[in-house]
Amino acid sequence: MTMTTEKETNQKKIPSMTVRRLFLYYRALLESKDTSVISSEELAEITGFSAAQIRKDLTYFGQFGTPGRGYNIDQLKQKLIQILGVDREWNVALVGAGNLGRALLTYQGFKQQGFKVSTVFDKDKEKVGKSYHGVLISDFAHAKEIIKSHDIRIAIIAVPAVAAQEVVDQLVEAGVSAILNFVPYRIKVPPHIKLLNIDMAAELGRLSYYLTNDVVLAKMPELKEDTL
Amino acid sequence: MTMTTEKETNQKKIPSMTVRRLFLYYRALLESKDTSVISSEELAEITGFSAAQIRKDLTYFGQFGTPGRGYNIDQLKQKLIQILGVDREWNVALVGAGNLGRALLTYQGFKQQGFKVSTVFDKDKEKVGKSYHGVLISDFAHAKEIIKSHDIRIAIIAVPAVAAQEVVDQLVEAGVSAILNFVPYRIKVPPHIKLLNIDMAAELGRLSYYLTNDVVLAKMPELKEDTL
DNA sequence: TTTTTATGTTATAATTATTGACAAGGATAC
DNA sequence: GTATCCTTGTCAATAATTATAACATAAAAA
Repeated sequence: MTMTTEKETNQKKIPSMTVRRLFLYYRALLESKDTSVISSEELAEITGFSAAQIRKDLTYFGQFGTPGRGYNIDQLKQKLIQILGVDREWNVALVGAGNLGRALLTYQGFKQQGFKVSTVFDKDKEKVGKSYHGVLISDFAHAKEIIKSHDIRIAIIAVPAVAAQEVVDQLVEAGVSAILNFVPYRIKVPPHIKLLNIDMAAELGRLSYYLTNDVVLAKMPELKEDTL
Repeated sequence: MTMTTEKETNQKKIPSMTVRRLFLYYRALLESKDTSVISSEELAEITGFSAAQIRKDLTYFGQFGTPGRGYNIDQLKQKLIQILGVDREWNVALVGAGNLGRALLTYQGFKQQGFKVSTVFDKDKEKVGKSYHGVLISDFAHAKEIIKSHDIRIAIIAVPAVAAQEVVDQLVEAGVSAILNFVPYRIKVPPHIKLLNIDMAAELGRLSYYLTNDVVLAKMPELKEDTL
């Protein structure tokens, strides 16, 4: 029980909440271009997190600031980009060209943050072959080749629930290793696949709960999981 | 320091993760119509959570099962519906009729779960007055009257980031008390407003992080916050 | 009446996250 | 060049949350 298995060395066990906040720090820095230096206190002001927390989050990855001064914005931004792995453009595959899928395809927020939906798949022969917003819709039957040739590691899925598991299985087989799932279905994936679920209807369900059982929150929770 | 303030009596402090899972139990029950009774073990099988956890979650709200037998499906479903407050149809307002907004408007997942997007707002004079999928797009300037007359308590927002805060402020003033925010911007709301953020780009950012710093997860985490 | 089965509940363990405090490091001003 | 001020990096303590396991109890079936 010395090495091997479990957690592959390094990686000091970063809290998942830290990872989440990191991206928000990064986005906040994209805005503030007024000054060249920013203190944890100022960044706290902008993002709504505590200064202590920001400093703690950052030091998981190194020492980026200068005492008595703060953080050099450009430098910190660069570091965050590097940490988050957004120092490149990711090619993302979208599976499902329905209403939601097409909206995701044109969603500017992805592009702005360095994610390019470079391929769209669908099974519908009606859609296959056509282009939507400059992106060709390919037959999902050919997903494997295309994914490999485009070096795609991230996929977004927006297909009917019944098709979800099958689609994901094939994506995994094709070499995709991260999936952003919009389908309201709990997909099973092997442990090495990174899966994130966005369950929009379930979120409304939560709101319905909190509205119904009028939960009075003591204070505005500073983005614990996601507010609330 | 006897009563008043803090947490308004009752409400035994339900873990937020429990609320999340509750909705997933509910959705799972919608499917399984084969039998009339289901055990926590069986429900665990379907949903992927542990049987102990399911029982624990449920008993926050009462005793719904019969020992030696399990849970009566119809009865449990009914209870969950009641707890979640989805025993009615919620009228939801959508603000922002852009690409994303329009996709959300037609998203079947909402309707299926009892949420009806009954009103759409936009500021764009081009869009106002037109209908989209049978729903009239109204001028956001008239939001207050319309929201009040339609008894709308939940709003979904999908507007440009710069407009988000202003829009939310007005929604709150109009009487909306729950907001599902798709805008990648940390909106500030008074403590009594329930706000849930869906930050799609940030989710991709997280995936990018996990992909870059290859984090090997010891085991498939059973939907802690949302997988990963 | 006995056996079986699955719930409800309590206690425990573990994890995870937040907060506060402070020493040390630079920068700036004098 | 020295003193003062400011802000970081980090440690330790605390707090909150969540999950797990075990078991007594209660209903059903045999």
